[in-house]
Amino acid sequence: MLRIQAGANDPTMARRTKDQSAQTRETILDAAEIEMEARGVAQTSLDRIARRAQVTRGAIYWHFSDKHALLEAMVGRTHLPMRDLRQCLSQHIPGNEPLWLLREMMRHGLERLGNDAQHRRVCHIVLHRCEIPEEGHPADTLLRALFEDAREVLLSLCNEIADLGQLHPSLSVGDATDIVMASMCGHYECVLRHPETYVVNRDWGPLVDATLRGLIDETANATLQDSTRTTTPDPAAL
Amino acid sequence: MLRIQAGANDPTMARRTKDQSAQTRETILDAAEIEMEARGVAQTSLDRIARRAQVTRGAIYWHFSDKHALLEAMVGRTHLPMRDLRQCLSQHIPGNEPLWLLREMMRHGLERLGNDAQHRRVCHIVLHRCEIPEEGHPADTLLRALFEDAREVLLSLCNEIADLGQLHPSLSVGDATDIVMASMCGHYECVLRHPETYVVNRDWGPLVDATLRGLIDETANATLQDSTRTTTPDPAAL
DNA sequence: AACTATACATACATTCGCGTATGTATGTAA
DNA sequence: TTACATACATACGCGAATGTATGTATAGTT
Repeated sequence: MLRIQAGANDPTMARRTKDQSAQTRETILDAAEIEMEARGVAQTSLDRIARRAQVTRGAIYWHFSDKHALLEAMVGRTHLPMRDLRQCLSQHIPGNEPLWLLREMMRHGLERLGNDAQHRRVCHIVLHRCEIPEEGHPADTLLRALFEDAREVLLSLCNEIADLGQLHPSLSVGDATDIVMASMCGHYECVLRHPETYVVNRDWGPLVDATLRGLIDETANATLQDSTRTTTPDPAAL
Repeated sequence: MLRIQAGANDPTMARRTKDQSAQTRETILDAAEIEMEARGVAQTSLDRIARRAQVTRGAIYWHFSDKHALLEAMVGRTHLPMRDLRQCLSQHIPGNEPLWLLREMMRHGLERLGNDAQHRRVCHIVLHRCEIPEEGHPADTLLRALFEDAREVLLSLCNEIADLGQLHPSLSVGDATDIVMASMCGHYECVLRHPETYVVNRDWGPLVDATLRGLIDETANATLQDSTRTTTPDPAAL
């Protein structure tokens, strides 16, 4: 990941070509990710990032207008496609049953945390290493968009489940959505904050199933329990 | 909450008495809470806090050695008594049935978020308005202690539930604990981060019950469902 | 009544990080 | 080969925040 650019700070070194420049940009973003995850966004000076990337602050200011833009580019490298995930998964689910679709979405969302280290780092930074001061802060807008987006998708799924009469009678559609949201947010929290006690690479199936089991009524539970279905393989949707 | 101290910055004003001094200290902590929740810990200068508290930085440095100590005192004002809550609740639960105890603990924990504004602010600051740079940071130590403490209590409860044979066969005790932890963390996250879409003053009963329903087997579910029991009133444990 | 510690306010020195201005050597096009 | 744009490195000025040193008027004490 973090490519070493030997001699990049050597003043006698030649100017870099276009490809090398793009590489420098990525190196800076990599360094920013690592530093910001370790020390927090505000506590990380551009000089620290530059030193880790083996360049000077001049290089950073050449590629990015300021720290704000750098952070924006950093979170822009990983996109968090809740809606895309649903789209992609729904093509692999026979009959497009909403309950199964919800299950697979939750599983894939959690598994990505273990598989994609860059995604995990960015999430950690945006969620816990950032104080989100202003309104238009990239982390703030990203978080709000992500939350709204996820909630909208989950709400529509819960609506479909309710329309099939599978929802537990004690729950409203909003309640069910809130439970799923909280469950996912909570797992993200635990995994990111306490990786030593809360291992990320595990079989999320039983946990997801247990959460869903409380949402639905007995007949739907019987359907969920018959495991003639196999789990959906990881879609190529990065 | 935020008491106005008229004339505190008047140089002709007399020195404050002991009680007034203690009052000033609380005023400073109140101001720090509000400012830090709004702008984040690192982004909040001591001068901002002083101006809101109607004092100068001199007063802050008189009462606290530095910002670190101020934050420590701030989080120290509200204690997060997971273990105490269990102790207190277990005296009100007939027979000390672990499943019911768990249910009440979750409910009271969530309800406190809606009732205790200071607690909610401190949680918000420690969880989302703090970058937690160093290892010995008060927010870091508090968070770790809180997490470990809560997990330990929940783990023992889940163990008792498992000993009674009430746990769902697909789940290990650790899995059940993780689900409860994630559910609670997630609700905290949603409520604190998105108060406009995720209302805090609601009936948490159905949500908690739905979560527990997925954890336990059919016979225990039948027990949980018979609502001859009433919910436990709020213990005086602040 | 005098003295001392208290509870601050004020003033100052220092550091740190940011943004910008400038220098410089090379890639690249004409 | 010249000439300009590129991709940085270096140097400087600036404000903001921190910590400390000092001033000061009173509360409490003897």
